[in-house]
Amino acid sequence: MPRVGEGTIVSGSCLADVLGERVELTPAEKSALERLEERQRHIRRGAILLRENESGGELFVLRKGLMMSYVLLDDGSRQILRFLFPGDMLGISSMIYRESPETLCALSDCVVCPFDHAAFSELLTEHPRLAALILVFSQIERVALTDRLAALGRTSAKARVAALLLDLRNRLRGTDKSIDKAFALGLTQEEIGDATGLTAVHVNRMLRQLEEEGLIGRGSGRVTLIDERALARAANYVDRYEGLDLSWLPKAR
Amino acid sequence: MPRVGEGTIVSGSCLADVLGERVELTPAEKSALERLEERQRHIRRGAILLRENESGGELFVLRKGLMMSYVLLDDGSRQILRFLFPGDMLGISSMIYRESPETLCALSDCVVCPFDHAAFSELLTEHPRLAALILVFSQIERVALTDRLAALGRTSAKARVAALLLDLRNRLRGTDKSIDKAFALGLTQEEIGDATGLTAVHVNRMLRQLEEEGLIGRGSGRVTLIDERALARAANYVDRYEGLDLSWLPKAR
DNA sequence: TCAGCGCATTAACATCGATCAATGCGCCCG
DNA sequence: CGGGCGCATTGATCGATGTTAATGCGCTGA
Repeated sequence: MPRVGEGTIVSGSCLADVLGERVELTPAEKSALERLEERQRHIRRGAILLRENESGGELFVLRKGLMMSYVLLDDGSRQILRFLFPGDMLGISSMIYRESPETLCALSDCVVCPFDHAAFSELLTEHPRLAALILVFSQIERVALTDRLAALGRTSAKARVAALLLDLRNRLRGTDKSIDKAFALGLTQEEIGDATGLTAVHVNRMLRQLEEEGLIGRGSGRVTLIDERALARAANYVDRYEGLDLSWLPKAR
Repeated sequence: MPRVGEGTIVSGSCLADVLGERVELTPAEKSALERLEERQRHIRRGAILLRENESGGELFVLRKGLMMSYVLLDDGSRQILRFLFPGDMLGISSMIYRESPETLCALSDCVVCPFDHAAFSELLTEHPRLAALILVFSQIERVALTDRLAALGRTSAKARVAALLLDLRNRLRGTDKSIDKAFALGLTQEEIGDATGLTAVHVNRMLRQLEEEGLIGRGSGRVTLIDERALARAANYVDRYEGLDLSWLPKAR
């Protein structure tokens, strides 16, 4: 994929890259996806792309960087719903409601490609196989959410932190194949807590404990997964981007 | 809709009823949906329609009764992911994985209509607007899951139980408009606990507390929402089947 | 260079919800 | 009619995680 420069219009499509990993795309499908990423917008770390309860006129493809979606509760506490990586589509849920059910916020400097509801609607109509693929990714996300639901409902603090580390590494590896056991996590302990339903203080305790038990290593903002097997066992972790069966998808036309 | 009798093939479609509440369906769309519900199967309370980690060859529309989906963790604990009501489509997530990520189990005697992957795939291809609607319902479900995620991560036991009661009532009312403030909940306290991430014992305490505070009434297996406003406030509850904006959907052909 | 600030770390203490255990109640079935 | 079983209820205690608060460390910007 071409490098992304400030303000430059580039060809290629992150979305096509992601979808194309699962199924062979036709040239027509590729170019339809590329049209969604014609425009791009650079946003700063901390910037809010869409706020909960406001109406979002646009959808986005995340092209570069790390984002999150979260909700705020009445008492001011925050629940991070999902971390977003390059190639993810943002804001589908806000499109179906008059008011967005969640906030989209950049965790690092990011590049996003905005497109409007009509373009999305047209894509679904003109390219049924892409519509089916988008439904598939919506379901993958749904299952990943149910995994986290089960984690919050039924597993210990340590297991939830371990699961977050494994998931983060796997998803980062999706866009950067050079990542193996070590990576910069790019999250504060408070953010980890808001994702796992814990306090920052307790996240710190759990990280130290995982380190003392020799499951992970830490240093200079990076985490190393030392005993991945034990970590996955402690976490009940399943990678939901594996084990797919898309053989039922409509054939390319 | 025609009454459903034992073993009878009936016309009409629960799915069409549910989708048709949101958008005017064309005759062609209606008949395509009806074809999904040509066959039907009666299952008993407690029966398992699909087991986690087994492969599911079929999808279903729930026509009658109450079901749930859940996962079991290594330590034997259970997390109920979702309750399923008439008109819900079951097993989409199992279709995209070689092994189902969740178990489908009947909470009451039920009637389901099975159809195969190919029929679903064909529906998506032939009826882009239905594909878009199915994506919409997949997103509604996703948002409902994020609400529960936030509840498990950030709210008290009492709030989670209150939210479950409100949600159950609202969804039951979807198929039975006669339900207002009182309803038979059809769940054991253990099941409520497995849905809310609590123990049955603590669910009991929370129900008693809600009753003592005058928010709910209980008796002979039924629950009455006495102070609905206060309940919704205590629960941070939002009905995700309201506030939709589907104006961007493709027009009927 | 130094001040300020955000974040990490650690300790002491508080609390919510889990666990363990006992009792009761209603229903089904022999 | 009586026994057993599943579920609800309640109390006593325990433990995991939250809360509060103090300290440190490494940026960044004046």
